[in-house]
Amino acid sequence: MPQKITLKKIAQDLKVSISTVSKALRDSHEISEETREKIKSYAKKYNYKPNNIALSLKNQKTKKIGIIIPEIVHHFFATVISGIEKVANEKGYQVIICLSGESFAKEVVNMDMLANGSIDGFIMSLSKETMEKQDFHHLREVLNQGMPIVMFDRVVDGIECDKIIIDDIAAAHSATEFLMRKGRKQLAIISTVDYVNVGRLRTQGFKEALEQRGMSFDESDVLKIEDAENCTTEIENFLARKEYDGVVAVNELFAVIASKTLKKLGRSIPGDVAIIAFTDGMLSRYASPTLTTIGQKGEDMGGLAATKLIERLESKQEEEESYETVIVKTSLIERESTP
Amino acid sequence: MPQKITLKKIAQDLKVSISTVSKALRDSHEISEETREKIKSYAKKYNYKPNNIALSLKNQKTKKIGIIIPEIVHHFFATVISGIEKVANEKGYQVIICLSGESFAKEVVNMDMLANGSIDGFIMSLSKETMEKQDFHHLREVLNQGMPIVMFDRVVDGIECDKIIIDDIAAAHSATEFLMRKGRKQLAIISTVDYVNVGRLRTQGFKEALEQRGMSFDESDVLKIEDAENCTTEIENFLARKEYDGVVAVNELFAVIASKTLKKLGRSIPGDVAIIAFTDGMLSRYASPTLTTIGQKGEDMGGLAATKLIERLESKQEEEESYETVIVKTSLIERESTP
DNA sequence: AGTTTCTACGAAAACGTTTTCGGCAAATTG
DNA sequence: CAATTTGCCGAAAACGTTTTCGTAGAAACT
Repeated sequence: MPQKITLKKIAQDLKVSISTVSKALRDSHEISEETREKIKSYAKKYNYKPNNIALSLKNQKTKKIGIIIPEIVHHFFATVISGIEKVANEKGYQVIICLSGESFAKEVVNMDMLANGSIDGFIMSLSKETMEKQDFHHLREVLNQGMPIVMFDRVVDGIECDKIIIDDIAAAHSATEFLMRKGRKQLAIISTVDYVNVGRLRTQGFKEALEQRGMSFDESDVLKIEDAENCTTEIENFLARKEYDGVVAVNELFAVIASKTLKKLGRSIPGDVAIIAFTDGMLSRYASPTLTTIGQKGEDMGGLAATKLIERLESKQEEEESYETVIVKTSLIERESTP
Repeated sequence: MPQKITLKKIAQDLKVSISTVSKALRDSHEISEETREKIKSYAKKYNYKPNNIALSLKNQKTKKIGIIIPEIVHHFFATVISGIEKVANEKGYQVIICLSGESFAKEVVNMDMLANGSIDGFIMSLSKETMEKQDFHHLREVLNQGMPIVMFDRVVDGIECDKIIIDDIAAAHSATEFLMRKGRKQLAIISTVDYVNVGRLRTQGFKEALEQRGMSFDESDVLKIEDAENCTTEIENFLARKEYDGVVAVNELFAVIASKTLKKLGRSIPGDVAIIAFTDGMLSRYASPTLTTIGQKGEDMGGLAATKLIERLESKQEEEESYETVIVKTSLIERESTP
């Protein structure tokens, strides 16, 4: 009811000019102590706070960061957001989140909406459909307007911006190597279709690790899942076909389904089969048996992305046009699913 | 580099006035077809999009919804956000998210920041600390300024606003009743400290169900957990003290820890002990055994909250001052942890 | 010819700030 | 006493829109 109070109202009530009020509240020496105090106490009494929109318009910056990700109900993305929010908030920024739902069209319209003044810069991870279409005109448009982007996880070459990724090849390599050191010889990998970068790269790391040890790599030991929602029977068929003693899964969902399947097939974990998964989330920690995982450090990635973006926003305007790709180290967390 | 294009630039380039450009782009009949086409094609060529901030300032509405929640790395909250985002986006709104991290202070400053023009209304779930302190001045301030709030899940009486909750008492009641119908007689509940509403209410539902069947309720069968991070030993001690044949847990984390503990104690699930949990998340679906749960319909709650808020925002200003509390029905999803 | 009605456009206000500049009076200086 | 500085404040522009109002010229009427 008391409506939001503005500089103008204070000025009217106190019979001074708007500029005087503004200066008084910002402790300008131009204003006499007497008027200053009068104005400040009046403002305090009515709980005056400057209007953010007006400030944004004036300053041509919003102090807001736009985040565009495929889904939020994924532990990894949730941790990334958490990391972004934490450092953004520390530096006086707020985050505004849009979900693409893995759809190219939604990604584009969301970006368009945000790009028109709502935010100062983007942090994003591309949708599956975007990766598949290889259409990045929306990214280029935004960059052309001088708005910085930081990409993470699902990134793409050929776009000039900062990127935060994990070394998927190396991580998969070390996971595979880990299994081999434990004496496992019949290894499989449950991955995603190739146009999802992380799936392709992790498969490659798996392959390289095998070949480095002089073991043969066979495409039939790779399961490429397209639809994560309905992957159970696919995984069941895959694991029933051959007796593996080690499985790498590119996310914890695939891993826990594999684990259940293997138990159903009468095979013990980690006795008969060892499992190692990417994404150190809730499932890995509380499944039975608990899963050995490659931690993706989502919170770190988010924090780094936010730091990079804000740095670029606050540096005196593109003084340096060199973009950086940060590779975040993964960690191998040993649990019960490996011996 | 080409900098964002504005009405003013178009006007200068085309030697017409700003108003002409604005009208032409909005298809005003006041402008001749010729000029209209010229302006529109020029605008299209340079990809003109009106500046959101300027529009917000002019229209005194931002088309943005502020969300304040304790944490985002909780499946329940993630689903709620997803639900909010979906309907908000459909209606042309965007969501801006702030995390309180269960801290009262952060909740207050975040609310303050958002309330100063950045958003049109709030959707929020209170932090634990706020519930404990019972200090709601920040909510009242915002409401006093005429900005609507919709609260969900962790709500509080005495604040006049719309609320979306589940009927915790009834849900706990039916969960408990479900166990008793399966013949279980020694029941325990793993809950939270009382100032967290959901913990208190669910415990009450548990108690009522017992008493309704003429069974005795003993405080010693209630475990109240304060710190969810380090609850394992607490739960272990609690379950070792007495041989229960049925356990209700107020969230899936407690349930899965209980499940592991019981297995360690040599008791079979659901043979010796049946478990039922609140929150139908990833853990419940993929734990071993999978957990019977009370689904909280986070996405529905979020969708409802957004619908209510937007309704109120777009109704011609507080015509009706009657607030509503919507109770979302829970669902009981049977899985392996109950017979 | 004089009056009215269109047509097509521009000027200006408004949203809420911050900041630059200018000005008036009093106080200080030469 | 005249000249300059100082203290204190207000006017106005700017950010990018939309919208109301005004108006010049042309066309249409009496």
